Amino acid sequence: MENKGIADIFVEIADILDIQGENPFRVRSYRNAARTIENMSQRVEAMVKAEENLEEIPGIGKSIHEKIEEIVSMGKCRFLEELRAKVPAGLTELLKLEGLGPKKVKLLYDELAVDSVDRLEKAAQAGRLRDLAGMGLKTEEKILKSIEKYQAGLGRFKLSVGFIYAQALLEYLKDVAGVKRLDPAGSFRRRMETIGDLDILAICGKGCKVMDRFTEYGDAAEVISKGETKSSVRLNCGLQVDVRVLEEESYGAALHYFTGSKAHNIAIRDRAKDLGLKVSEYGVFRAKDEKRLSGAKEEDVFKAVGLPFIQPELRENRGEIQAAEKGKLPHLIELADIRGDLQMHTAATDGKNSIAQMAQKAKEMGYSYIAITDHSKAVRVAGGLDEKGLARHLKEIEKVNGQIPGVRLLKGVEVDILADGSLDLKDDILKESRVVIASVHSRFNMEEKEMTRRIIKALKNPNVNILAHPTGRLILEREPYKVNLPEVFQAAIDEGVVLEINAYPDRLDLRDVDARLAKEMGAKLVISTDAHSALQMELMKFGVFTARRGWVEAKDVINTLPLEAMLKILR
DNA sequence: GCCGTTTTCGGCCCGACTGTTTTCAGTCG
Repeated sequence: MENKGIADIFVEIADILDIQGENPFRVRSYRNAARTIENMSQRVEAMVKAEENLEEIPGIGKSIHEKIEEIVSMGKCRFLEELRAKVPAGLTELLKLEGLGPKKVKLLYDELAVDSVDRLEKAAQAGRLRDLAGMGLKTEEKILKSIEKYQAGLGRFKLSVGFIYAQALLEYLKDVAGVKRLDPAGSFRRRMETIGDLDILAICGKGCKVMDRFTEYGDAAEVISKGETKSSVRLNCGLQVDVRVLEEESYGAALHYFTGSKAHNIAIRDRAKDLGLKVSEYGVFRAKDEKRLSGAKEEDVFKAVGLPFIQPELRENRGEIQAAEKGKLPHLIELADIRGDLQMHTAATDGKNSIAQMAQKAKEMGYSYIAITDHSKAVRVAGGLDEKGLARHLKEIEKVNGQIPGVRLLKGVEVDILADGSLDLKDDILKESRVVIASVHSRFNMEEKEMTRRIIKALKNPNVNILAHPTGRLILEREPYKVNLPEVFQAAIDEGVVLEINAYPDRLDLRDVDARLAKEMGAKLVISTDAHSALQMELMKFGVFTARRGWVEAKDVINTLPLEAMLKILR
């Protein structure tokens, strides 16, 4: 079973225990374990089979370890089956509705036998909710709205989408009189691949009307709540935005707190407690008498617990606190480190612009080299090139080379890995290409062993020097194909093939945790945009964000090197 | 259920907002 499947089992256990009114900390343990497992790049099933000690993973103890073993060997969890027998299946689904938690779900079930979203909708429409204890007309209306939203499937948004809405809103709010400072926080600031909402923090002068202006925002579809220090609206696109107004003296503590992640914050607070301190969004306090010690700057929080500043992208409680303690935080790669882009497409296949236009854009980006890498013939919808077509195209690239001073064009191709692991173009023509990117664009639903063999076979072709988007996933749209990544990484290392972090915001593939594993195993990485137009070359930043979240440093990434040094690594 | 360089028992982050209440429970992040 995949990690996601195991994680889902623990989420369901947590949901049912929650509804049953179990000890909330016990519930949290299951949720923590689920989150940990889902975020791991190693497959838990493989770890069990290799008899690795799962209890060394933080948040996994004896009980959850035993359940994982059972799930791996039997394909199911008896404990979950027992729980399911006690609680109707629809109740856990009700928890997904905004504003409904375990207590209300239980109440609805006990009083009105509501056990599905459908029944809840009917009960609400019939006006039967308003008479329940602790509920009223407003709750009933809110629940109907939640159901509507839920059915519309509004969930998470890609980071790149978040950027568009965040920039527009920040532009609007910064002109409000009295606004001194605005910062996005939350998963947006940590540059997660998707965001569930947008958190914006503000410092304002006396009498500032920022909350009024915010809730009047033209793109707001609905005002969810409005208060002195916190307001929330939902934009027309469905994205929820929270604005919080803070005092200058506690701004740093708040920025830290609202940046998260939750797991990182808990770990920091825990550490503070051991030191006789209390850290909250209002500052750092001495525990015994609540005396305020600091909090104006974000650095204050880290300083108070004896740590250097930790970059937001690392704050996931994935070892950053221990690394900071030992002075071993990575020196994260930055956008300015990038000297070239090694995957892009032109009008010769499914791109929009010419070779020269791409080169011109590279000049604007300050790059010293790019590789032009159009598709091979197997990608029919993209008008992929056959041997003849590529030969002509390579000559074109050569012709344009030198027309834009300072930018060297490398002849390249993105060649398809066919179902049997052979390549879509003959070796003769691949030899003519300096950058040969291999990638999978078809037959995604193979078994893991077969897919792993397929990719490794392609890596063994001596002409291949980059493996692109190694898992094939499309964020929020398509799951990654089944593949044993550690095996693929090892093969890439052995063969001298570079692994791509695809910067295209729909892909971000390798994802953060996978990039980290690859780096730790000793693989070389490249961050490429896969641009299909000149403008898309600006998407490089999203690849850099992903790399940073994967603890990647400039020295791990070949396109931070000057051309000659980079070419030496590219076999 | 997990965890431990004070602890193997007794903690586990904590505050804002809403809607229902007349002081607070539930939900959220």
